[in-house]
Amino acid sequence: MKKNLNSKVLPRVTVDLVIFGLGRQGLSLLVCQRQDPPFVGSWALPASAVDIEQDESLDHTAKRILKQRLNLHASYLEQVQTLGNQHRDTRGWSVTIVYYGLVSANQILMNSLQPEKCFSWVTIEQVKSLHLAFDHQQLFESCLQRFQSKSLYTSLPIFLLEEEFTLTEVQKVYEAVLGIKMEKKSFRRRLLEGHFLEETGNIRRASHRPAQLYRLIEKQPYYFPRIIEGARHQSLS
Amino acid sequence: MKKNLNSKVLPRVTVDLVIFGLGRQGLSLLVCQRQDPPFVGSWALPASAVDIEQDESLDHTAKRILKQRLNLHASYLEQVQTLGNQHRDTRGWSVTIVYYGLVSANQILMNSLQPEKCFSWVTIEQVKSLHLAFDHQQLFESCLQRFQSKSLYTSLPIFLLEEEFTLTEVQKVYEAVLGIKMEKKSFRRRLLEGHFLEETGNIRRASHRPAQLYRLIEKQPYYFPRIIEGARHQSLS
DNA sequence: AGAATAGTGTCTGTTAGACATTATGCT
DNA sequence: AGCATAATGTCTAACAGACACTATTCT
Repeated sequence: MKKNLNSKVLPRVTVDLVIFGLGRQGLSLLVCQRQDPPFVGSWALPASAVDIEQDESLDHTAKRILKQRLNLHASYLEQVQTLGNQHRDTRGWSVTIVYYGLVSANQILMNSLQPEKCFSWVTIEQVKSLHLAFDHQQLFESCLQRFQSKSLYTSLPIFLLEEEFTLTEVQKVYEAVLGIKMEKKSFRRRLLEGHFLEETGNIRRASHRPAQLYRLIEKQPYYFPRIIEGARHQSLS
Repeated sequence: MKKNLNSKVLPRVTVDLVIFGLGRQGLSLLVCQRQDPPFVGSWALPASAVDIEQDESLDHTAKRILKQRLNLHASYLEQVQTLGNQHRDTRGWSVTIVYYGLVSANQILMNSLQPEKCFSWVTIEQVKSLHLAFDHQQLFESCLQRFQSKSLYTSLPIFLLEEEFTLTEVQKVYEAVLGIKMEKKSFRRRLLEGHFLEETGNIRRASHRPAQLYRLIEKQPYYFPRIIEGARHQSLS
């Protein structure tokens, strides 16, 4: 019953990344233009085969793609699902481990200034019209859904902001991620009663009353004891 | 840059299963005794390599293991995580996709009557002392944690019961899964206000007041709008 | 009648949402 | 002064927990 270990019986294994960032137009996805067949020239998620000589683990593969190919650092990275079947890649049975990652606002500007690179940020509304290669549209939607539902009870959207931020900016990024409007007082109460933010002492000035700046105390997301209930009453898209 | 497709550059890919059932001693795990090296004779999770000739998808691999090797049907099956690195299997780089599954109470009795089979049910307290092979202890703990935290806001534990059940049995299975005591009235109110149960019209008789029997309306788990808050005040193990 | 469990009535505390109000800096 | 946004005060509705109480069947 022992199987012969050749490539005919082993699936191809890749890691695909769904990277979210906060652009001027709202929540955005990082997409790459494919260099090799199949689907040359199409937009696709950043991905790479697992390199068992170089990578220590799957998490390491995900970070390698971000670092080497995109020169980005994710403030948060989470494995979402693994898809494997014989149809998703025309070259045969393939398995992909899908992660989503969040990058902070300052990194987006830096990268979008290099148009010669073959990647681009598109808003999540624009993604559908891109016709991503393979089953990447579906992978994107799974990750978006996971990110949105986790945003109902965690501090995750804050990982899209810069290190210092005002409470109003936090509310805006939640609204961008969830696609719903939120009530100011209860939102701020919720944030502050979690005790995962601290005042930096600095102040954001504009042509009106200045706002206190905050930062995250921990690098891990905070889990609220309840979900945002408004999400039950407003539409999520 | 094209890679040569031989087994040297492709990791081994397996599916591992964490199967929960409700035995007389409480929440239990299904373990198998290994037939082949490495770890011959040790207890381990039921697992199999992905067979790209036979399996259509990873989900199919999981169901095949349950059906062919264990003759079980899972009332619920969920992919939890994928672990891949060069250390977890002495034979080299390996990737495992881990699922947890729930089997209903009636199936447990049937199977535990066949001691010649090389598998067994052990309570989740006993698992630690078994010293499961590979990193299976860790995979088990991830799945238990996922199952427990999801039980705080879903109807999942009910999938461990038979088709018809009383509300008291539902409370007992939640208490077994979560390891906490719950308050009767608020628990029942929560269950009934979800409108995912229906009375079967039948009655469970015993030497006291008989109880109404219920069944699940849908085969999918119900998601409660809030978590069980008592979990914040009592210990989860 | 008494045991045992099924099932209900109702009070309380917590917290999210709503919305009005005050505070502060800029032009 | 007037604008714009920051920040707060406070009422209400929803709902989980607590706990006492009633209901029903069996022995």
